Amino acid sequence: MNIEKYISDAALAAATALYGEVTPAQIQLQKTRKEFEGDYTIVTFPLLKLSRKSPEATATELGERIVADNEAIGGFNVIKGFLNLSLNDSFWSERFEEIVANSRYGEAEPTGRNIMIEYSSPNTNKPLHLGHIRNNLLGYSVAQILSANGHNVIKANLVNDRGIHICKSMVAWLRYGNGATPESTGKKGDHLVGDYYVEFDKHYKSEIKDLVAGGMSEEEAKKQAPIMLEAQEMLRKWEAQDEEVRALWHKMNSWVYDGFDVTYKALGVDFDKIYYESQTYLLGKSLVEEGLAKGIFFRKEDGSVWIDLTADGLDQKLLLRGDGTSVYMTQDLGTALQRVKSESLDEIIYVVGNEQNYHFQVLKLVLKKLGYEWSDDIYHLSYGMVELPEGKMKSREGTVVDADDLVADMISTARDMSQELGKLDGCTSEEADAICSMVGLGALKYFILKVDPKKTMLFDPRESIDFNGNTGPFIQYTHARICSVLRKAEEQGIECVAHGTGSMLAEERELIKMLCDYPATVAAAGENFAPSIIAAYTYELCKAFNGYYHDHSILREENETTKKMRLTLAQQVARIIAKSMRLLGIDVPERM
RNA sequence: GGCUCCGUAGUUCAAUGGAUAGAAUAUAAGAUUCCGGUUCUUACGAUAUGGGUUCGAAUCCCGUCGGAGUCACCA
Repeated sequence: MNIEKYISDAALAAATALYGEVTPAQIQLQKTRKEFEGDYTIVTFPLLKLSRKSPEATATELGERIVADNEAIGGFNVIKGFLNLSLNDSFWSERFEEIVANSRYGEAEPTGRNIMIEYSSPNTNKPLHLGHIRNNLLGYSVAQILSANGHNVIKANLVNDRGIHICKSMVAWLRYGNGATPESTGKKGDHLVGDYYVEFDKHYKSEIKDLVAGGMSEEEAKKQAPIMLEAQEMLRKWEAQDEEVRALWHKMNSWVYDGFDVTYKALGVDFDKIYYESQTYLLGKSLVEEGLAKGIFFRKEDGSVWIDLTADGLDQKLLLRGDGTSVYMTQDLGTALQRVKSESLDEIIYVVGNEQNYHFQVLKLVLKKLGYEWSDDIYHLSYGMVELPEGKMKSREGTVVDADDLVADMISTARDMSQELGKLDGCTSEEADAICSMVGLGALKYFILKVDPKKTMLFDPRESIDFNGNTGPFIQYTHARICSVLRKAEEQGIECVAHGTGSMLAEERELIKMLCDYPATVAAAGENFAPSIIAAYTYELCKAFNGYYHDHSILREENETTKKMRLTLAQQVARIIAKSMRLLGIDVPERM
């Protein structure tokens, strides 16, 4: 049952009986804060105008009425204008039994809403780095959360596989590669191609330097450097469908995709649809025509097409180049339109870094001006940079943290820690590998996802993998301990039974309440696209369980009924931990 | 300069306009050492700043100061 709705309805009925017309919005319900007695709290301030009494008097008469009318609500107390209601133990026992019996607990009914979430969207000229990790983890987790909320989620990846950047890698490979391939070098494809991108930049700079030494202005040198001219020429050939260039482009991109696949697999993310910009970059031109016809866009003398957004506090924005070719915005407009139509989407979420906030502001505004009301259904899930204890990542200074390296480091740290403690001695090497990978990745994922996306964050690898504190491994550890208890119970032939809970300790009631909060937590995370809400919930659950487990033995409990109840409680806590973590894309081990 | 976002304990993070601003970590003191690396208690310690709205503001509005991003015929 929906507990919050039950309480709200009870309060609404009582308030209506006392004061006449009361709207649901006037019933402010929240969970009672820990330091006060009670389970749910009604804030009575919004009702004072109707009751014409003091906050205390209003809360008291409302409380009396609610308790009199509802058997499950056993008592209340009033502090200032806050009415704290307490539910009976039997009520919580019943809720607990419901959870145990519900195999789909926390999964919402289908909503029929189609939501596309686009994330990752890499360039094919270099490997993924720490910033992409935040993107991928966020995108995957939000997709999981939206699915749990009953939506049809389409995970999409729009690969930026064309343009001058990939031509740069191609030119450098032709010039300096000597036919090197991933096979011949033993290098991951994306890294190999990335190396030539770096190589391009190196030679480009030295060519500029030479030209400047020869008397050319720096600005001119940047345009005239032979290697840059070569790259631009290659882009022209690419657009003209030159066979040789296309063949090389296919070859090098396929290396990159093989490399990305490995990284995605390591990160545990996946996609339902992969789009390539080489196939979508021509979209959007008809929209430009449409905008011109409607007089929303205007054409400059050189033939380029613009929109003037100065009245909206923005700038003039280019939508089509003078030569008729499209820019980023053109194809994003076209892509959005095409998707909304062909997938009948109700919502599109773009997981893209906050350096593109302006772009999405413009995108939505242009669509709106064209008369597409679904512009409101576009949501830019913007996230901030990830910094490291050593400082900011800067590609120019070579301080970029590679995604593959980081993942490998996290896993090997997890391995070192486990070996030191000898915890994996009894495992096969496959089991040990799986556990180290779960722990290393769990540390990384949890640490990144617990933070509000829009904030710039600091990733501290050492802190993230600590077994104490608000970390992934702490949560995994709690789960593994419970599994250990459950294994022992099984060996002893003890069954888990939920009914007949009998008396209930305060900590047990607290844990059951937290388990009851799970569906509402999933809903809140879905509404706000916020994995951090799930993370905070799970951490609180683990802390509460650890405290309980410390004070009250499960297997040594002498009363058989109590023992079974505690065991079931532990089992359900483990179940919800695992479910929550899955929403974050994190796996939990049964031993570690 | 225009626009957007962010400023919370030493540090890293929380807080649908609600109660005494929570954790974690670090530091200090104490208890415990029993199903897995303990756990618990206590102490210390923060809303950048000035106004406004409200019964009530870290949160909403305006100003100031600090930081980030962005303002390309790049993506």
